[in-house]
Amino acid sequence: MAAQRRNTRQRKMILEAVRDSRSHPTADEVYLMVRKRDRKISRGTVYRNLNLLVEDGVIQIIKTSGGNRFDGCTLPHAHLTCTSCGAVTDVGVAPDTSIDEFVEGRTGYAGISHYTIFEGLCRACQLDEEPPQDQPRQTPKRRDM
Amino acid sequence: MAAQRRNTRQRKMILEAVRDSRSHPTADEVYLMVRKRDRKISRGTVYRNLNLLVEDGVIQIIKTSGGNRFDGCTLPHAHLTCTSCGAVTDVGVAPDTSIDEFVEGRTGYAGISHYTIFEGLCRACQLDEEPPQDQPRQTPKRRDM
DNA sequence: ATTTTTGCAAATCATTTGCATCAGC
DNA sequence: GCTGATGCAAATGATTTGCAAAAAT
Repeated sequence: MAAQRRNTRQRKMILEAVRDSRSHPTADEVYLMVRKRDRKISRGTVYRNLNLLVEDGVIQIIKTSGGNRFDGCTLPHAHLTCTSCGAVTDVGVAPDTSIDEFVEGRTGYAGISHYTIFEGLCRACQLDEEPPQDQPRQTPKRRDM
Repeated sequence: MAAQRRNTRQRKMILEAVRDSRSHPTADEVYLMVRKRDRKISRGTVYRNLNLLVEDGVIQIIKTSGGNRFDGCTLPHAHLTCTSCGAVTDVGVAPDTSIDEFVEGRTGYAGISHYTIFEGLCRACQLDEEPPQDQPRQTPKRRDM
């Protein structure tokens, strides 16, 4: 049988931290937030619980180029990440689920879902990167070929 | 000024390996392939060159849940990964670039592009996972909220 | 001749894990 | 009291990096 979850003090704090955060925090950011409330909590506990919460569908993980982040909102929606600072924001574009069945039929894969990630330079980073003119902080996307 | 690239024996081999492979190999798989031709090549060289090739737009990197993979085809196209074995295949769905401008206008981000990753269980893994009935090899997607 | 690149090994970074103890239920 | 969870520290895995020697232009 599947293991039964216990409502530990730590797990509650971790879930709250993810839900209260508008910023799609990384695991380490969650650790830092929770550590303000509990000086003794360990990174291992944070990682373990984030994984369990994702597994249970309570939160979702977002795998961006800049690393993994967590989102307290499990409703399907796209994300936009800044290629320079790594910030992640929500995009109000409803995912087209009909395409999943199409791909399912085409490929023979089962239980298909999909996610979309937008990448670009956020306003703050646009300003930062103009003046020096030297090397861009991160690789600009190529579009040739 | 940007560094000028040199056409080293190693770089050529690495590019060939990625292009010849239909399987969207990981960095380590590329290393193993290339090592068959050059027993002395190092992982560092493979990683460095893969990064340079991506930077120059010669190949593309695909960040899947199962790890980073490389694709010799830089034409925009979606990918489908198996949530169990991690295999990556191409999906013949043309990305809708008009949506990028829309998001650009909505968010103020610059130079937006996007990519879509489909996830599901490949045919081989479907067969593997039926019989035992115990625990699935990897977390099945939850869809409730 | 100059400057990039290589091979190697050590370093880094994020994440996972073993284990004895602790705490939900 | 049983079993899952915690904290700690060590382990892992993927990727990056410093450096002297080698190769490309």
